[in-house]
Amino acid sequence: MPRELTENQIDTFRAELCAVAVDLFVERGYEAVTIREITRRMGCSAMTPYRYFANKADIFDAVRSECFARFGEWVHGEVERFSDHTGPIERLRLLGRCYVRFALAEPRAYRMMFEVERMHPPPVLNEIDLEPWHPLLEATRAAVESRAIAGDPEVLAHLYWAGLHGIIALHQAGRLQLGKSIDDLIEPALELFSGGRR
Amino acid sequence: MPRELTENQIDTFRAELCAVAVDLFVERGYEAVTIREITRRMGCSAMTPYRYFANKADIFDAVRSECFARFGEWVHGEVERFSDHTGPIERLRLLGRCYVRFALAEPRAYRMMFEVERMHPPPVLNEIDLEPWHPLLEATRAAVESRAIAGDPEVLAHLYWAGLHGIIALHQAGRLQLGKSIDDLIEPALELFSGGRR
DNA sequence: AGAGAGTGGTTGACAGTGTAAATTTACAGC
DNA sequence: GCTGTAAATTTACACTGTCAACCACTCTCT
Repeated sequence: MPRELTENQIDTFRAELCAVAVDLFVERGYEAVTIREITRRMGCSAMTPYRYFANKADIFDAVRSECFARFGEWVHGEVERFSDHTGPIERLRLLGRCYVRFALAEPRAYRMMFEVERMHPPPVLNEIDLEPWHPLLEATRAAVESRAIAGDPEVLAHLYWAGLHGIIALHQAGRLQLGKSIDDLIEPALELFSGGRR
Repeated sequence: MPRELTENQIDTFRAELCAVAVDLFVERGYEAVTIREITRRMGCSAMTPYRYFANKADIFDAVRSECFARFGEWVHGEVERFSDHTGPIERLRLLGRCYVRFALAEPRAYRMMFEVERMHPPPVLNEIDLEPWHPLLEATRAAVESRAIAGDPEVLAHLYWAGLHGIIALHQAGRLQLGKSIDDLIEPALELFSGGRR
């Protein structure tokens, strides 16, 4: 019997490759990254990754998961600093600013999370990917329960998130008009999207 | 002196190429389209386009402009059907539905308008590209003037547009959660983003 | 009319891509 | 040691965008 890869070795290689690839993808984008460049940096042959990934898109998928993890950590770190006495609306706003800050700090990582062109259909997100979504949903539920805002919490959370995402996306695409900057829009957005009241 | 291309011939060729390329890009995405495929369909050699465009990205740019034009026509066509007696808030909602319908009818054309990965920096939009933006700005100004909503019209128009764009983008990326569909979100969005009142 | 020049378009490279297939290497059990 | 098999590498292929050399043609000037 020959040497066989243990589950652990497989995970280790995948993680190593991701660590190399995430920087490349995040700073250069999908097309500009080549398998050969990744493997050169890892010191293995160009075909080795194909033992651990189906193809380039599959590698990209793994890297996107890594980006979700980064985002999750970022949000988690900030949420921990929220005081327990913070009101639900204020909590929503803090969360919103936190989302936007991540998008501005790591624009390509942010974009990768919503990249869609590459795969049909878009891959389903796992539990870890969804982690940053939960604090927002919780805060929205709390705000509705405390009657600070009214409506279906699940819908309201989507609208809040989508609104911020839209601003970020337009900003990143250079599509904000009339000389408006993202900073001009965020605070009004937080107010409007969180129901227009404090 | 040899025969020289007239301005008209240049425009004609560019338009012909765009007509072929727009369908390809819109249905397959940037990477999946090759110059050779475009030129095969046009019946010319692979290098001919390089007399009229700097490179592939430049072709993509022209095609994006074409997408803006389609969007502009779409919006224009719908706006014309609005009654003059339509109130400003109702007008905003009609416009919003109209934007969303375009995004659903031509998802890739819509995405191309906001594609950013390819160029540094993102190309500046010309007057025609901006056409669909004006009705929204006008409607928002009217709504503010009539005191239906309050705030800076330019900011409010951005927020309205960004909010819808965010929902569309999340929908296209398969990122809506909890089984929510875009249809579940649009009407609540129109209400929230247009100030929460009728 | 003929030569020369300068244009648009084509052909034929070339370097680089993802990855399939063939080949070599490395290890477990005899 | 040897052998069978999995892992890794090497080789090869079809395909990409696009540069450079080339061809064909039209116009100007003698």
